[in-house]
Amino acid sequence: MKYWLLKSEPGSYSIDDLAAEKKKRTSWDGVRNYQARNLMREMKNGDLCFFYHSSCPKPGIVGIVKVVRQAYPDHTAFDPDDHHYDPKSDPEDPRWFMVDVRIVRKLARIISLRELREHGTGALSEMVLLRRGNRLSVTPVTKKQWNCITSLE
DNA sequence: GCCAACGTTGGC
DNA sequence: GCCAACGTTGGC
Repeated sequence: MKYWLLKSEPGSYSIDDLAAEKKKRTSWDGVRNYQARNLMREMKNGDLCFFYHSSCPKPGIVGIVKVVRQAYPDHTAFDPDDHHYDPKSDPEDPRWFMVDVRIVRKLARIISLRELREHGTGALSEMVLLRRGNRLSVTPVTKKQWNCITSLE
């Protein structure tokens, strides 16, 4: 089993939005970056992901979600009315993919980006999220990093 | 709002 | 294949 981190802007979709879903799950659609797409295609059912709030007053990890459906074509790319429409994605040969995730739990408290950075010389020094200039919305997390972060809670 | 970092596009 | 221009991300 692998671990990941998924970014979302709480202004558009927050951990509370996910918790409020009837089935406690959602499709992780709208990813339009090749690196992030490739990582999403590596995700397997049962993999765990941190839910990260970005572009907000207090960026950080706010919850844990589980992959419940592995990568399948992102149909929002085929919809001209969708904000993430991509005319270059052909339904016969889809360019973009999404996974479905279910909430496992909200963390008792937010583990802020600042706090993660403060562990920069320890177990988290190699964390992809913390790399300079990183903008990927989907990043891998090692078991060691996962255990370190969950122990901070 | 600023701006650094990065990805994508498109002319050549 | 190079690279300048442009758009986006995301912390601050």
